[in-house]
Amino acid sequence: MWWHQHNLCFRRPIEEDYSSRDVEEKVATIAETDESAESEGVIDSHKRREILSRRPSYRKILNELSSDVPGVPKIEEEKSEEEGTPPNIATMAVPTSIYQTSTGQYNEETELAPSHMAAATGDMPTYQIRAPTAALPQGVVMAASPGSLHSSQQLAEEATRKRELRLMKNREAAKECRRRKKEYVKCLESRVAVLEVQNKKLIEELETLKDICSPKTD
DNA sequence: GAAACCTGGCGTCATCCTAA
DNA sequence: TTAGGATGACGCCAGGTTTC
Repeated sequence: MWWHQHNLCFRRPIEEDYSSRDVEEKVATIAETDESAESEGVIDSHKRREILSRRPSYRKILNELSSDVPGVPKIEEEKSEEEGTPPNIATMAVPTSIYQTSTGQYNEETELAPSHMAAATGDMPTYQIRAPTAALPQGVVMAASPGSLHSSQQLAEEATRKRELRLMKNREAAKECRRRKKEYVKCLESRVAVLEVQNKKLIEELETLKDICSPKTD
């Protein structure tokens, strides 16, 4: 991982905590003080989004930190140089035609169709990715070919297919993003521990030097 | 034991950012 | 300029913990 490779997180102090719950508490506090919001009793989700300004990504922050330190490479795209990449990262390593997620089972890539089976948690749809040509509805294939007639239904199917594909990719991306973020937080925590030890040692050293430089006269 | 609260994970949406 | 990946934010759920 990039932060492990470069030991990036041991360079500069932590500047920000990325707890979304903290943000939610702050927003809630703001909302409580907002008279109009009080009168409504509920904050509109759009209003919440306006209140919440998007924070810079943790990856960007690390880049900025590293740019101040000569010899520290910037964070690039995550390379899978490291061995032992978790096999459950579906977007990176799908060894066979089937892989499992928490909400559904995915078959081999390329074609997606919502099955809307009731997932374990409730009404989350599950998706099956079908093989390229085998089970593909003919209408979808025709819609993809140039010059063919596009009925409104075919267009709708195509739009739906694209949406499902995008959702599936985003789902996997979100998982990967969370995994990276957890590692990032762990990294910061270990950095705190190291700096605390260093600080303690320096304080002890300072006390020792003070004793040496100013010996007691009585 | 039930209710309240906390925590962690997930899917989705909106937005940012970058490569093409 | 645009498509697509990355990620912050939101809402929901399940499981664990605390309080009564």
